[in-house]
Amino acid sequence: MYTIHMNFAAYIRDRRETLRHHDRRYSVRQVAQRIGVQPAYLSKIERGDFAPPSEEKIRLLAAELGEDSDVLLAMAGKVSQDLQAVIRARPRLFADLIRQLKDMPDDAILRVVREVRDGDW
Amino acid sequence: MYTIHMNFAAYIRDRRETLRHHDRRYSVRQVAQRIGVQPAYLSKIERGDFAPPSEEKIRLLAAELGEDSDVLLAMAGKVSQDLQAVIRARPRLFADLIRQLKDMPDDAILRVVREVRDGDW
DNA sequence: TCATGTGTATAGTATACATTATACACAAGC
DNA sequence: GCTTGTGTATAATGTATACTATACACATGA
Repeated sequence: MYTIHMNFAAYIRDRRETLRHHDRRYSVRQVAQRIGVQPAYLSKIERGDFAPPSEEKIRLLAAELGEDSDVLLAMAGKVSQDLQAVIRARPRLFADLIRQLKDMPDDAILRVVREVRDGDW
Repeated sequence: MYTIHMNFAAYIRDRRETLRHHDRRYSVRQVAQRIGVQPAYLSKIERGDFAPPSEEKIRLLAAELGEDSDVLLAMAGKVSQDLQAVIRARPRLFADLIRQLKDMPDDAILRVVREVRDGDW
């Protein structure tokens, strides 16, 4: 049992079961088929017997379950490749920025996001 | 030959050779020993025959060669685990921020960094 | 009761990652 | 001429990642 990823495992199981309550199409089998894996594999993942799947499968799973893929990836101990590419393109700049913001409260970061979005940057 | 990483390969070879010009302690053998790998391994890496090493070794190499480890990691196609941890801790916030800044010019990002550092955030 | 759907156990695999160990040919310095 | 240092060729390995394929026992519904 990959205890490290129990959060991810438990979370997606819970999400899927909740959806299944209203819609039979959210069985392990059907979800597995839609995201393109074997049912046994998804089952093991949901039980925490296997580590979370690849970024691609996590993305499909997120879409399927109506979840935020960045959050699901984070739970799986991963960071989206597209974000990593942005950082790699300008490592010094982004490394500084991220380390700078590391210990800032959420609302401070949110303010930066908003100002960058709306402002005359 | 791992062509994808020729930049990394060529770059560290060049840096090491430059240092070696003034200091015999920068031979493949001695650098390899100081960062804790086999000389043949470092040689292959510098020639682009092998992919870049682990984050840990890249860090040691950066320190050894007086380079920025984030830059070297970027050249190796990696993003520092400590930065990834910051993102994973608050994925929505940081994902938004980074995607927001993706296409901004360097000086705009630098301004954010400075304002966060100096300002009354 | 018989087909269908459910989750899951077991076993195996292909590929990549991160390296080591040994040995060799060449060159320089003493 | 001999030791020492240089880079490098060759071969192999352990571990992790990301899955597949098969088969089974239980439950449900017609």
